[in-house]
Amino acid sequence: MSTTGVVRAGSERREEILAIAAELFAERGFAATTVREIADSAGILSGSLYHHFDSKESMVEELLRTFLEDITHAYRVEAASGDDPVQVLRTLVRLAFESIGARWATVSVMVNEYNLLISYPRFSFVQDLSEETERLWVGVIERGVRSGAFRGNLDPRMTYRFLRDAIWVSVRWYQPTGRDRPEDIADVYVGVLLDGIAN
Amino acid sequence: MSTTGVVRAGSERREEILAIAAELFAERGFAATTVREIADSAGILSGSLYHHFDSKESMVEELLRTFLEDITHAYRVEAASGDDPVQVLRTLVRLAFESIGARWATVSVMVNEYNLLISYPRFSFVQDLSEETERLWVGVIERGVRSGAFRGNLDPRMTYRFLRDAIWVSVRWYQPTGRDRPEDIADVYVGVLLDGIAN
DNA sequence: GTCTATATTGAGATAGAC
DNA sequence: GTCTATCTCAATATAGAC
Repeated sequence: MSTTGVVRAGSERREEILAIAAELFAERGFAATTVREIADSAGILSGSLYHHFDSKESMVEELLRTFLEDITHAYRVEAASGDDPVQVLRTLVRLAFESIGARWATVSVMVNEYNLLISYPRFSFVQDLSEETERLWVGVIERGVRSGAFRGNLDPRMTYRFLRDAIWVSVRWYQPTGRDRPEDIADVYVGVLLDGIAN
Repeated sequence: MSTTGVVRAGSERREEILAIAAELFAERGFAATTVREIADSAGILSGSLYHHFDSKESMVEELLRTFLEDITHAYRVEAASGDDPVQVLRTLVRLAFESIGARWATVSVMVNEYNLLISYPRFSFVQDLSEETERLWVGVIERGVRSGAFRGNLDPRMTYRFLRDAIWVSVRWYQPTGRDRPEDIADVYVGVLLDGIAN
């Protein structure tokens, strides 16, 4: 797509700077990252950043909005696929881990800054899309309980949170450049979740 | 203990302020919390904080050091108990959830600020004690694999991380004042981990 | 699209009176 | 143990030249 001549809202330079900002936000935290550090890493002066972005906040907003809209869309499509719940759950987990592989820094920011960001009206979309995701995943687990694929005494909401938390917080130790492919990790997680670790 | 006349390093007022700071660090993040906000919540002026503490950093250091030393000690004792691995693992998970129940704010700070803090030499103890914890827990899982209690094809380190992440990140939604007791949540988590959710 | 130069604000921290 | 008063620095952001 980037090779077409189509006029786009985000220039390549803008995307480049956004990626740099995401890395810094992920490593040091949003509040602890200064616009000067972002500018330094991009090889420009801090004032020049404001040619591309209104503010530091608007950078993180753009990162999270794009990411959350994309992944929520993917969840929606998969949840509506009508496949059996075990398979759908496996695919949802894979989608999540693939998103970590593709956009590690942005996911880290979302995970690490979630509580801070949702306290600002500007970031209400974060909570809205997270809640839609919860409904989609819990729906799949409930379908699995009804179909008999999952245990009848399962608490779908707590099970979802257990899995969600374990997935997202793995950004803390997951190395996108390492030898573990996202889909392999996803399968380990789903394996543990489905059958447990007991003999 | 607080009713004795024994002279202690930490005055009650100091502990009170520390608890207030922990709540704010947990809710808004360490970097985003100002000393003025801490002072306001404590009903004093910002300058007065420095009668009790050297700096904002020393507040979070004291919170984390006390917490990590306490819980690591508890893990050590349990890991050395010689009970069967399933029981030890269950107790370790309960200890973790009980610590969330008892010191929710401090645990939140540790989870949320982990990556930021370990980048400063001053907080190297955080990483040291975390690594000791990992060795203890992984050791228990390995013992379980050898004894046949856990599956032979298990990756002990990845299993530990899966469980650790799921536990700690639950501070994001766990309400210490809610109706779920820490040990009940711990048992749900261990139940899922041991036997999975599949029928 | 970037630079120079700077405005403006708010942060952490300090000294000494009470 | 807290307050008054203030220092100092670093942060975000702006305006206009190039």
